[in-house]
Amino acid sequence: MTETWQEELRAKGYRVTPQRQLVLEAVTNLEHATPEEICTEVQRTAKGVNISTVYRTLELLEELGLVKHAHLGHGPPNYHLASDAEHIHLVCRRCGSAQDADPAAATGLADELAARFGFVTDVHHLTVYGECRECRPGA
Amino acid sequence: MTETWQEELRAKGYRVTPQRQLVLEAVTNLEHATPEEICTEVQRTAKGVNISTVYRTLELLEELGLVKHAHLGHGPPNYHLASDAEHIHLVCRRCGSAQDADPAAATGLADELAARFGFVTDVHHLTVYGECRECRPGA
DNA sequence: ATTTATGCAAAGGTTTTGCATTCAC
DNA sequence: GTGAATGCAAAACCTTTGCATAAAT
Repeated sequence: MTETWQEELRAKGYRVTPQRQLVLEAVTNLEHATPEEICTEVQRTAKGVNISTVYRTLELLEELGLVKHAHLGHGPPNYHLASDAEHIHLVCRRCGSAQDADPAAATGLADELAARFGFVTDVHHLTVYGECRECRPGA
Repeated sequence: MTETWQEELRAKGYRVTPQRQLVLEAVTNLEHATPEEICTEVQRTAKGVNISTVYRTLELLEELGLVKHAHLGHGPPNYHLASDAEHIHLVCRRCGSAQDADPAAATGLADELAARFGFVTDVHHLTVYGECRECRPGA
């Protein structure tokens, strides 16, 4: 059952390419990154890799359940490994910083939404806007 | 104290224009809308209003605290009146639908983030991703 | 050999910006 | 009259797409 992602790719008729391996490595190493950042990281190893390949590959990896993305504000989405410890994102409206937090903080929310609306929360994807400690006047 | 927003604009050296009034009206009427939708609504009354004016006006109105925006997914941001009853957004990953929910569901989350990280949550801005009742297999 | 994946370049959609003109004050 | 706001057009930004070529199977 411990099927590698390469085997899974092939089983579904996709191919294992250096670009796909590099993108997955970049997501692994960067932990949180935009497509552009991932592309830059990949290009440190393989100069010629194109941004459109990165987009196509991220889409594929997400379809396979290997990576996930979250929207941290106006800008491009943020990709990370699906197997990373789950966490929620706290984005500060003022300084724009993003910090990770324990998803346990959101279990109450998730439970309530499930009970009241039958809505299953994707905690991994949760982004909370507000103001961080450093940006609050009285801190 | 009950200062109108028009007075507030003038007090800050800004000017009260028909476009600004129309944009605020559109946000009021549409309740939840993208800049493009707001522009279309405004143009029903004043044909010539340009989309760039809508963007600039929304930015201004947000700065004044009259409107707020939330990101409901990949697409453009979603504007609504700041004075609207606060609510959180539940966005379904599958069907893309967005429903509103009582922010009370998020008070536990907000309290915990405040205690643990000194992070002040903007509940109004909260968007929760997941799957709605209609899209879940066993519903 | 076959057929998918890539690179390139062009197009698509959204948002921002520069500047002359118009309008609120 | 003066300076801010608008409309227009162009640019910037992010993402997607078409197609010939390269590469994995």
